[in-house]
Amino acid sequence: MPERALKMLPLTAEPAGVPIDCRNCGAYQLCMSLWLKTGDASLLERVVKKKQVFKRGEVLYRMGQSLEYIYVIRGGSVKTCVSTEDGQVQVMGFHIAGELLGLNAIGNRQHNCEARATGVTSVCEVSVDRFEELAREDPAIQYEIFKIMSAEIRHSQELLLLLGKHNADERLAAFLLNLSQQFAQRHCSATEFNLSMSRSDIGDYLGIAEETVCRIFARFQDDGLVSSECRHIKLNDVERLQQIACHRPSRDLRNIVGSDLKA
Amino acid sequence: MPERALKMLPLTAEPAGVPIDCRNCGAYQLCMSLWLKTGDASLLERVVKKKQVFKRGEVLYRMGQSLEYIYVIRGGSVKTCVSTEDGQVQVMGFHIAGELLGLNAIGNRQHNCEARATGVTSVCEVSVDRFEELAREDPAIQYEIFKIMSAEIRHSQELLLLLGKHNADERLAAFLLNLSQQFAQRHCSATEFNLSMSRSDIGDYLGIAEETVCRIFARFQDDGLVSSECRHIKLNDVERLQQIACHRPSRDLRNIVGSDLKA
DNA sequence: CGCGCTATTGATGACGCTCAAGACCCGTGG
DNA sequence: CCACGGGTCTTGAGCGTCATCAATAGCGCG
Repeated sequence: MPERALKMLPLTAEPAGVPIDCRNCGAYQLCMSLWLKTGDASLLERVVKKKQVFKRGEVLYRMGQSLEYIYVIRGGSVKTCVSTEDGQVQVMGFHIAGELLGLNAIGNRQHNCEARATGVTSVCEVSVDRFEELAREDPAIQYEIFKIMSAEIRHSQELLLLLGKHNADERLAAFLLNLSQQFAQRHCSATEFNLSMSRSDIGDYLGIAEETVCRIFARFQDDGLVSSECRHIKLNDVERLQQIACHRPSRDLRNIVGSDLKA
Repeated sequence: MPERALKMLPLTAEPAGVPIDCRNCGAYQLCMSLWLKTGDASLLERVVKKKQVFKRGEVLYRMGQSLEYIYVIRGGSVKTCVSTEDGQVQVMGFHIAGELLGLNAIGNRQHNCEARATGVTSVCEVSVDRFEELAREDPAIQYEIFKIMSAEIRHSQELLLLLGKHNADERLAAFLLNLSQQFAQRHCSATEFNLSMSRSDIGDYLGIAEETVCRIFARFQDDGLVSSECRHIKLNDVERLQQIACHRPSRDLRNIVGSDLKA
């Protein structure tokens, strides 16, 4: 037996709530527009109601709750999810520093999902009323909101494709590659990082059981694709992961080689 | 053997491209805002570039194509879907009279999915540039766009929950109930209607195989839940369909009865 | 120090996919 | 007019993937 390392890294291994540089923040354009437009730095202070810190597991907002604040993540990590009355959970996404939360509820003033910190997380809390006021006045801000909502729809579509058409291996590979990209965008290592979410969360995101996540991690590790020590992940063979994520690993690869591609 | 009716209704059985009343159109608020704001009915004419008709199977726009028009469906039906390079398809949604298509691409000016008519379909084609111009000038229009995009995100979330956490029976039951609601909103019969999409489309929407869709339709019919003659559907027992859609039919029902509910 | 949470691994079986075949409907061309 | 092919729908047989149940172990926290 391959004898994988079993030591558990403490859950607090992540760098936690260090505020990011504003220039890397997803709300940068928004904030800068505000500032440039008005030339009034104090406006920022008035818009950003307060900076708040959530501990692991704490709730930023719940489903059905009325929308009062938009949250800008400064550091840490958050998951958003919907759930049914019988306790089933579907994680919609994992969010890290620089992302905005709550915008998707701007249409009906009511949160349609729940947001919960998966690690120590600090956020900027922004009043929705002011936010909208500003959007009405400044087309640039309005457009930023469109862009963010569009991106959210695109993300949902990708996830739907993943859940509807791909098996467990493909889902997990795609998930890891996605994370990798996400970190790269924030100027962190694309091949070595810490997961802020549990195996169970990953399963609830990818629509597979917690145990299946474990098993696939173990198999990927045995195959030399990744090194996973609990929540510390290292991607050893990104290319092969990409193959797994796109095609179906073995059978279809043969088919593709043997077939003449047609539009 | 229960001997289900086998006769196929012609695909052209649907009422096809009769334009809906503007007051039932999803763009009604939008159009009215325009009109009231400017008092200029001719503006509508300038915004709505032209009214166009697509035949079954024709493409309104493709993935990756640059966004030029928003489409308002006047009559007929459209499916939107994303696909992978190896030909797998995930249907994102089915759309009928009164809905707007293309808005989700407003953030990056590039369509992130494909839209294809599933029956004879007539649409209003609206220039995006003018549309945005108007949104910049009129907060009411801006807000309408937010609302529509929010609704789209909510819909994706529901579908994700369905694909991630529910079995094939539950998915199909939920699908039928959803359709029922959709028709009810448009003042059509909630219990008897024609499907505009094929079994294969339904499968591609719900993340199950075409054959599985057939089998479940057959079983639902044998159980007296629905009458399905090819594309003509009649819901005979909405309540039981709802039970199937929410809970898991048998095992969990027993569990729920026997357990004390807790928050 | 013990309880609870997370992660891991094994055994088992069911759900749903795949392949295959046939029926029916439609449009097209001989 | 009829024959034909292509598309849609249906049903059967067989098997693989993955969920479920169960047991164990490590770590965090009170």
